[in-house]
Amino acid sequence: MFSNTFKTMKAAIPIKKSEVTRARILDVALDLFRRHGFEETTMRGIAAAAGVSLGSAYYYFQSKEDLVMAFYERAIDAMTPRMEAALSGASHFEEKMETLMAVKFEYFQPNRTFLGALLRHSADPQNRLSPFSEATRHIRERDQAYFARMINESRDVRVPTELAPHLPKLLWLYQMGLILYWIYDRSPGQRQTRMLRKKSLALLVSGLKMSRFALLKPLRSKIVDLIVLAEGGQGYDTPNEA
Amino acid sequence: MFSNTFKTMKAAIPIKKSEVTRARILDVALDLFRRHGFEETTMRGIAAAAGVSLGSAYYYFQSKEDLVMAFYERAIDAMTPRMEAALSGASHFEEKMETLMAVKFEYFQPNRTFLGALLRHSADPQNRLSPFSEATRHIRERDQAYFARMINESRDVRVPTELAPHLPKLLWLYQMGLILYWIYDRSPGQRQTRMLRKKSLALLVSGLKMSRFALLKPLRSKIVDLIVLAEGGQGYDTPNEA
DNA sequence: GGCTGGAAATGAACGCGTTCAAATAATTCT
DNA sequence: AGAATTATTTGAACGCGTTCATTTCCAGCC
Repeated sequence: MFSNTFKTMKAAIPIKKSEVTRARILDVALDLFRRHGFEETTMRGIAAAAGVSLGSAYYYFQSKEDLVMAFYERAIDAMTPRMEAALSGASHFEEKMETLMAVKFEYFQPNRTFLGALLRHSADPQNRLSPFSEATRHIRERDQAYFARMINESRDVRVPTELAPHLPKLLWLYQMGLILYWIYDRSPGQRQTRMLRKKSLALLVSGLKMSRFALLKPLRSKIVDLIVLAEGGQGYDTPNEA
Repeated sequence: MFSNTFKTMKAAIPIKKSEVTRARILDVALDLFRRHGFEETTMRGIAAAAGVSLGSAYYYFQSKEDLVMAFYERAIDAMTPRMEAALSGASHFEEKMETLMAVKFEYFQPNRTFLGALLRHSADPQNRLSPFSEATRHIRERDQAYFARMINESRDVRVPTELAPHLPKLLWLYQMGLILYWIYDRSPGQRQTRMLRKKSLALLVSGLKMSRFALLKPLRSKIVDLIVLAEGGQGYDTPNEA
C-alpha cells in the first residue's frame, strides 16, 4: 500500500503515492488557473500538464470546481497560523480586524484574478463554490469563529448583548463584501479597495460604539429583528407586527 | 421582403417574417426555461420546439444568455405601465416604494425559479446577465430613474441634500437585494421574503427620517463619503485622511 | 421569364466538462 | 507462492453551447 515503504527500511514516512499524484494535479491546476484564468484552463490541459490522463484527473477530483474547493481548503489551512498571529499581535478591536483581513488579502493576492471566476457564483447558495453554500459551510464557520474570538478578546469594544450573537456572522459578511469588491476592483493596485477598507472599518467601529447608546435601543432592536429574520428563517413563526 | 404584404392589399401591417420567427423562438425558450429551468433547457431543445434548426436559433440569438437578455427587455417593457400606475396610485413614500416593488415581485413570480439561474451571476459585473454589467446598464438606469421620480414625488420624506443624489441607486440596490433574497427563499410561498420586505422597508423609512437629524451630520457625511468611494471610483484622488 | 445579392436557414464540426466500461497495477488474503 | 480484491489509470464517448461554410429563399431589377 505504501509505495515509499522500502522493503529494507523500517521508518519510511507513509505517504500514499496517490496523494502525491493528487497534489501534483492540484498544483498544476492552480498554477494554470493563476496564469491563464479559470475558464481558459481546461481539464485536458491540467491532465496533460500533470502527466496523467483525463480520466485520472477526474478520478482525483470529481469536477473542475472541486479543484477550487481544494484550493479553499488549502487556503484556510495556510492562513490559520497567520490569523492566530494577527489576533494575538493586536490588542484593539480595530487593529485586530485590520490585521485579520490583511492576512486574507495578502494570501489571496496572487490568486485575485482567478478567485473572481470562482466568486462570481457567490450569490447562489446552491452553487458549491458559493461562500454561502452547504459545501463551504465548514470553512465559513471556522472562519466566523475567528471573528467571534476577536470580539471576545477585544476589551475596547463592548457590544450590546442582543447584538453580540450575530456579530461574528455580520463581520464575516462585511469581510466577504470587501473581498468581492476587491476582486472586481479595476483601479490600479486596487487602491480603491484599500481606501474602502480603511474608511468602512472606521465607520464600522464608530457604529459599534454608537450601538450602545440607550437612545438607539428601539432602532437597534429592530435591526436585530431584521438580522434574525434574514439569516435563519427556519420556520420562525413571526407575528404580524413587530 | 414583407411576407404578409398581400399583393392585392394595400394596408398590410409590415411585420417581417423574421421577427415572428424570432419572437416564436423567444416564446418557446422562456416557456421551457420556466417549466424545466435554465440549465436543463438546451438550445437544441429550444430549436426543435420552435421548429427551426439549431443554427437558426443562433442566427436570432447570439447565445443562450441572449435569450435571457431578451426576457429582461421584455420584462421592463411590460412593467413600465404598471410602475407608472404604482407611482401615481400612492402618495406617501413608503406606499410608493411598496407598490413599486410589488409590481416587480408579481411580474417575476412565474419566472422566479429560472430567474435564479440567471441572477446567480449577479455578483460578477463582467457577466452580461449581471444586474451590474455594462450590458444591463440601460435597464438599470431606466429602473433607477423610477426611484428618483418616486423620491421627488413623495412629499412626506425629505432627504438631506448630500444624500439625495445617491438615494435612487441605493434604493435600487436595496430592491435588488430583496429580489435576490426572494429567489433563494425556500420558505413556503416565500413568506420569509414578504416579512423581510415589510420590516426592512419600515426600517428604511425610519432611517431616512432620522438621517435629517443635525446630530447625525458627521456620521451621515462619512456614510456619503463611503458611498461615493464605493460606487464610482473613476480615479477620485482621495486624500489620505477624511 | 431569368439574375442577383442579401437575408434566412441548415447541419456538420469543434472544444469543452463529464461519464464510464474496461484494462492495468497494487495490495490483501489464503 | 497464487488468487482475490481493491485502487488507479485509461481513452473513447456523450451532451452541451457555439461556430461556420454552405445552401436555400426571396424581393427587386433587367
